[in-house]
Order: sequence, then structure tokens, then C-alpha cells
Amino acid sequence: MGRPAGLPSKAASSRSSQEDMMVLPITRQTVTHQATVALRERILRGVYADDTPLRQDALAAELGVSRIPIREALRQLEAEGLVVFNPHRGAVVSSLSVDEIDELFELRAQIESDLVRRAIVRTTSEDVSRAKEILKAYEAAFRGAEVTEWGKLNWEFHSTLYAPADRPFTMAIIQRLHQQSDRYLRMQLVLTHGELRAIDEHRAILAAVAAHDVKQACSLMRQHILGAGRQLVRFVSAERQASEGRPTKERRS
Amino acid sequence: MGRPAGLPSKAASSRSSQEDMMVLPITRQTVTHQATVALRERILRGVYADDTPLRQDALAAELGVSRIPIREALRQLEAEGLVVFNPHRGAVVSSLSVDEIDELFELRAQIESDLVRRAIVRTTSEDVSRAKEILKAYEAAFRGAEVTEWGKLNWEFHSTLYAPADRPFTMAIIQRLHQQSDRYLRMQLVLTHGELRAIDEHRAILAAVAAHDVKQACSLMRQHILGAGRQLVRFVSAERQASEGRPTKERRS
DNA sequence: AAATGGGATATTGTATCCAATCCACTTGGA
DNA sequence: TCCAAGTGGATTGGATACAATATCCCATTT
Repeated sequence: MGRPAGLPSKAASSRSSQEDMMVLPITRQTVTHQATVALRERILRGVYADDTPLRQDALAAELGVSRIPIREALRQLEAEGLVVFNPHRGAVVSSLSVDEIDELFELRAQIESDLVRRAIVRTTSEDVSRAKEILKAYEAAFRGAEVTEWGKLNWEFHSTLYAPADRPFTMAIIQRLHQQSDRYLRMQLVLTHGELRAIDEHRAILAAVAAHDVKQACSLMRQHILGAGRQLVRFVSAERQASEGRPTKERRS
Repeated sequence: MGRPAGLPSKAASSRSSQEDMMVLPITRQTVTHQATVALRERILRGVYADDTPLRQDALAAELGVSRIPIREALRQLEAEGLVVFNPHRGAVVSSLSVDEIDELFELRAQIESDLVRRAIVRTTSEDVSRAKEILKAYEAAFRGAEVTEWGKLNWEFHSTLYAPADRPFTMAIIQRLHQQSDRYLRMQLVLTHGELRAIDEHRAILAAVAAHDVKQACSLMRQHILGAGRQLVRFVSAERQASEGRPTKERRS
């Protein structure tokens, strides 16, 4: 498909100068940044599946930009762990082994339960009601089967609970781990309806946080993450077992 | 200075074809990769101090390459947290606030003590003797005042202790945290001789690991990291207090 | 003194070109 | 027939030149 997508076309972005003055100072970003966001989004949403080769020319044409910003974007995504470069063979979407997925969730459980512990003593009723709002939107997204919104809302819920801990450094790390795990969770959830369990668990965690019950909240959070990880590991290993030997369909981007 | 440095000149890298066949399959990397390594090294060693603006043209001339690989390298280092981009103003070496340094060490203490706990039951006498060797080199580096070697050896010591845990994902994260912390530790150590304490603590940790004393090893590791963090926080805040208001000397790269 | 209006400088992005490399395919030979 | 070597297209890696854009500094003006 030659249609530029993900980036506003030049025609679409040239509005009246009035609108430009009002909107652009916030909106405007470098093309490299926009490309990074667009590509990251596509990988996280599964538009580019695991091991998909990412051809620079194709991506450049698709986003309507030159190869330079594409390459810079890919380098950033490499450092984020979303793509892997093979010298002279280009970038492919990274994929995690079952062991790595397992490790990922255990690490998340450790760090995030600690974040809850730190956050909970400073959590205000405002924080709780904000989390409640997000949880509501989150449930609505499930009922509407808006799968693509799930990852974003899940992160918002978790990060809202962690925010009072005031650990920006740790938060940045956890956000990347969420990125990686959501990529795989997404496809599992739609097939096994794990979202029902997730909603219940989120409610229970929020209740414990609201009650300032540190021990309970930490424990629930830990089990929430570890449980999701176990489910996912089972799912992914079953799926990969099924496609054993079968050549991976490397769809051209 | 126009002399290319940090990258082998084209003349130097064109050896006989025999040598190429033997050596290069491991050695050869893309210029982008070499530039990334070179710039990372310089930031970690303090050649480019905090908040130093990184001019693309200057770096390209210094490394004897074009701006393309420089920009890609900077994007990667941005994702690693070593540089920060300001749109249309370029990249500068990132700097951590005192609070962030504090958080960094607490996070390290948490993750690394857990790594020791997981590793210790699988640690062989071989692992211990390897760690002993590194510790020896590490002490020698201190006596020889080879400051630049310190960070590398410190990481080697720590990672050797953690390796039996078999957590590659976690290790990658911790390595980045080490990078960030070593950058500041380096300058503190040479001024306060914290290395003497560090050596003693490393010896004690290794002894506990060798004795398979999980509780003791975790506790010592935790105190080792937290203690270093506290020292560093004191040092950095005193130093920044002293240079209050004084304009930061932004040496042109 | 504050605001305005240029440059000067640097980054950002495009367009082109070329070398190195990889990969699939063909071709030649045992 | 099957395997090895070679060949050629496709793609990445990198250089260079140039245009566009944004920022900063400073002189001029009000």
C-alpha cells in the first residue's frame, strides 16, 4: 500500500496560519520523533508481528518520509528492545523466548509490588478516584472489544497507582517492561478472555490500596502480575509448540 | 583538532585479506556501532562531562565519519539515558539530579540483592575463583590509579556473581544502571578514596557467596550498594552546592 | 529599557550516489 | 543427481550536498 499513514500528510498539516499558531507549538515534533512513535505503536499493536523484517525503503514510503528518520527511529527502538539489528541484513521486530517472558514478569512483580508499597502511604483519595475512572474506561474498552486500547489503559491504571511513590527512574524502566509484556498479552487476552480475571484483580488491588492495606496490596499486585505471566507463558509455549518446524511467515512490511 | 580518534582510520583497517578472513568476522562492525561504543565510552569516562553539548559536526570530524552514524549513535544513547535531545538544539550529555541518583542506587540494591539470592545456590567454585581473579585485577587497578578501568572491573565483578542466576533480561537492565552510576562514582572515588571501603566490601561479599550464606550475601550486597549511593549523594550535593549559580562551563566538544 | 528584526549557527530532513554485503538462483562439474 | 562456485539483484550502510527550519545573539529602533 502506498498510502502514507501514521503521519499527517503535508497537505493535511498545512492548515490556516491561525490554527498553526495555536496548535503546532505543542503538536510539532521532529519527523524522527513522529516516526519513532508511529513505528513503536505499530509494533506494540502487532501490525508488525514478531520477526517481521523492517525494510527501510518500505517504511519510508509508508510514512512518507526519507530513510534517515526511519533509521534513527529504528535505532531508538533497538535500544528499547523492540527491534533487533543484524548488520547488513536490516532490522526485524524482536521476539522474546518463553524463558525471557517468564523472567520479564517476575521482574515486573518484584519491582511493581515494591512501587505499590512505596506509593500506598502517600496515596490520596484523589489518586484512588483517578484510578477508579481509568478502571471504568478499561472495562468499557473490554466490553467494546477495543483491544488496541487495552495496553494503554492497563499502563495508565498501573502507573496511576505507582505515581505517588515518586520514582521517575523506576517508572521509566517499568514502562518499557510493560511495553514488552503487553505486546504478547494482547493476543493472549482476546483468545482466552483473561481480561475478566484481570478486571477482578484490578478491582481487588484498588480496594486494598484505597484501604491503605500495604501487605494486601503488595501481595495482590504480585499475584496479579505473576498470574498473568504464568498464563502467558503457557499460552505462548503452546502456540509455539503448535507451529513447530513450520516456517515463520515473514510478511513483507 | 582534526585528527580522527576513537575509530581506526581507513588505512589502519585495511589489512591483508588473510587477516580479514581470520579476524574480522568478529571484529568488524558497522561504523554506527563503533561510533556508539566510542561515544558511550567517552561519556562514561567523563571526557564529555554532564550537560556538554554534543555537536554533530564536531563529533563526526573527531571520529572521522559522516554525520549519519553519529546521529544514529546519539539516538541509541538517548534511549540508554546517556544523552538528551532538545529539538533543534541538539543533544547534550544527560545529568542526574541528586534525587535520581538516590533512586538509582536504591533500585540497584533491590534488584542486585535479589540476583545474588537467585545466583548463590547455583554458584560453583569456578565462579568464585573467577570472581576472585577479577577482584585481584580490580585491586591492582586501584593501586595503579587506573581510574578508567575501575567501572569495567566493578561491573565484571558484580556480573560474575549474578551470572549463575541466569537472568539475561535483568542483567541488561542492571548493566545500564551500572553505567549511569559508575559515571558519577568514578569522580567521587578518586577524591574520597572510597575504593578502599569498596574493596573490603567486595571481599566480604565474595566470602559470603563462597560460603553459600544467602542471607549474609544479600545483606552485604544491599549495604554495599546503598552505602555507595549514600556517599555519592552526599558528595554530589556538596559539589553542586559549591557551584551554585556559577554558570556551567559548557566546553565545546 | 523593552521590543523588534535580522543574521549566524546548528539541527533536521531530503535527495543522490556508491560500496559492501547478503541471498537466492544459476551454472558447471563430479 | 547433487553439490560447489559463481553471479546478479536487492538492501543496508555510509558519504555528500543541499534545502528547510528553529534557535540564539545582537544591533537597531521605538
